[in-house]
Amino acid sequence: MNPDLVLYDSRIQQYVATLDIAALEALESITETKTYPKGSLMLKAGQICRNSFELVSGIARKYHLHNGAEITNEIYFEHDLALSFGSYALQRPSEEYIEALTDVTARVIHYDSFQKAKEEHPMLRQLDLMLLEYYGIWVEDRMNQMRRYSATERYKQLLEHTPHIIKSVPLTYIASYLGISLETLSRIRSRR
Amino acid sequence: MNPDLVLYDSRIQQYVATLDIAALEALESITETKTYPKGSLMLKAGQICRNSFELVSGIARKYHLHNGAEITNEIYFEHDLALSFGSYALQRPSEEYIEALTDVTARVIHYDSFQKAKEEHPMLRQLDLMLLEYYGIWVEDRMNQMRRYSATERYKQLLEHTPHIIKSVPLTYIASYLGISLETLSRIRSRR
DNA sequence: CGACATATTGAGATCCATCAACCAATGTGG
DNA sequence: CCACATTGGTTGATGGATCTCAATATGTCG
Repeated sequence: MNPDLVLYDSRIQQYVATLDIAALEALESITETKTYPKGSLMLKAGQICRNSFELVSGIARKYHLHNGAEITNEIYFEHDLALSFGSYALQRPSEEYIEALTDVTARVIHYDSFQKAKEEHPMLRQLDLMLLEYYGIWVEDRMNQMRRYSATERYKQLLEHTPHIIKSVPLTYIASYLGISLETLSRIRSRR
Repeated sequence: MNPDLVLYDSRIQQYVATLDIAALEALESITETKTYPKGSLMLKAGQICRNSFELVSGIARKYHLHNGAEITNEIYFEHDLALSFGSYALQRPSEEYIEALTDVTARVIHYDSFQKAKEEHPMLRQLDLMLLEYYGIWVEDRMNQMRRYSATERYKQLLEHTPHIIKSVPLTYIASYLGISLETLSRIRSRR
């Protein structure tokens, strides 16, 4: 994975470790653990993304429709934070779907509750900001990947940096995540 | 431009209008207006991006090197906020350059000063967060553009949404901003 | 004017998508 | 437990979009 992301992730962990008990309890009190069966939609396009999902177990993906085809934007595993960024930030209807690829258990926090908690516990603002920055760096990195590298190179980097994705997710989704057709991905994999 | 971005921009304006005088004065006191001659580098790769530049006049671009070629990542005009996001957020060395394409005047704020100002004026935190969200939405939008649309479509959308870019920036930079070769851009433009 | 940056045009090569056929594994209803 | 559908993946043939290299044109500024 991008070393900047690794670094930043550890900074977030460190920051969380410094949160006072009141803030942690506030977080806990607004967190609801829910389960979603394989194949179900945790968020549908048209809805406002009012929840953030921190995956406890299972795999999920975020996708949108383009000319009738599903384009996978992001794939989530344990500990990942799933949400439709634009929809969440603006509280406007989402263009994206979030689908459970396996049975999923997630810690769910409602947007309003989190906003309120931030008011009462300013330490959470810093956390919010850090999560936001993390996402910004991630998206930027991903865009650079898409811009700079060929299909083959992108696949190789995925193999290198996040092999668990390839092991546990159908190739169809990986192909569209990489921005290539399933057939091309299949050929890339068969070469050597 | 993306309607979400327009909406969010107005929300930021609204928020700024509610800032108390102390916060505004704090901002003012840490702002330094500087000028950069055409062709000069406001940020070099390898340096840490310690400043944010709010352009008052002129045009600038951000780029990185890939296999010796300059790839333009972003183009800035009046009122735009120029910085290398990853480098600024983490205060780590930048991979990007920021170059003045014309003589540029900018309101410059140092990272440390802004952090301090945020401590003293919590209202500025919210502003920081909003700017961050704005950038997140922008990057996401841009990535979607790159993923979903062909070179021709991307050019057309640029024409439609931000025609001032095309009018005032050499095609070389526009081509690399769009992720296509100069020759392809030239052909796209000549068709019809 | 001459020099250097910027843009256009042409020809050929390359990457990748699309369409279509096929295959293997898994699941399901009778 | 068999016949068949479904899902996920492979393979081949073809075409289109875009890149690269190279030559030429246009513009601009000291």
